[in-house]
Amino acid sequence: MNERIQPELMAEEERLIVKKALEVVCGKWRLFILLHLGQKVRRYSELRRLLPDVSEKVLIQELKTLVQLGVLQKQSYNEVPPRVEYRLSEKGLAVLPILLQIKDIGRHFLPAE
Amino acid sequence: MNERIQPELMAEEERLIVKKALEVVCGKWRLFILLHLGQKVRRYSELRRLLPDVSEKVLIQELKTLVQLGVLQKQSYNEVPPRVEYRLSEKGLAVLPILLQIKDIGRHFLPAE
DNA sequence: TTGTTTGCTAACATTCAAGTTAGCAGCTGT
DNA sequence: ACAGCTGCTAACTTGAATGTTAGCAAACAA
Repeated sequence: MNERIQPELMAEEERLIVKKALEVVCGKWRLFILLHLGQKVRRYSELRRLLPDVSEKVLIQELKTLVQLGVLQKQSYNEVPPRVEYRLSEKGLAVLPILLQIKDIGRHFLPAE
Repeated sequence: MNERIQPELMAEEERLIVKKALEVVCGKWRLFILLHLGQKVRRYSELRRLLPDVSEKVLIQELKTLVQLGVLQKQSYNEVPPRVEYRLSEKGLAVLPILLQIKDIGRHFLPAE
């Protein structure tokens, strides 16, 4: 059993895993956000300043998605003006080393290092 | 010197590195293609069968881009019907372990493993 | 009173990735 | 003679991702 007759289709589960990984990492800004949050807790406004090219709408939207995915945690304080902090969740921290390695991929393919 | 006054903007070079890494990995199909080519050389038609949901146009386009990026190598034989093989380049092989680790990210965030 | 900061949302616009369909060239098998 | 396989390209359409602009509420500082 398990002899491969045709080129092996990737198992459905595998596909889901890869898809989910892409959700976490891909998009124009997601990885940047995650790397900026590596270890450090950051306020929303801080992230805004760190990523001046992301539109506000998109930044909030991405943060929300990442919270839903379980990569980030959000903490709001009832203050005025409002204060909202984002940090990597436990799972987020768990994959941080891999996120950092992804940068190594970039290093390999940048022209003339 | 180098005391951080403001939240540190990511250095320009860093940004380029991350961007380049995203080029290699992101997109709906790129990572799938690369994983299917891990070690093994494959013909175009084989990839087609392995990735039935990618449109032909996009598959060819992605392969071309990956060749340009230097992740893949392409080899055409003057036969009829034509035969074209794709494989990971040396650099591609170098980053394969990281690509495989990306799947682990997915595993962490898939519901109810 | 006016302006500032903070973290948001809603409506709309644009841009870009991906999908669809059709076609081609050259040989093979029927 | 005809359809089929192979690796492509071109023209066009759809849909998702991203961007733009405006507004809000509550407190504070000038």
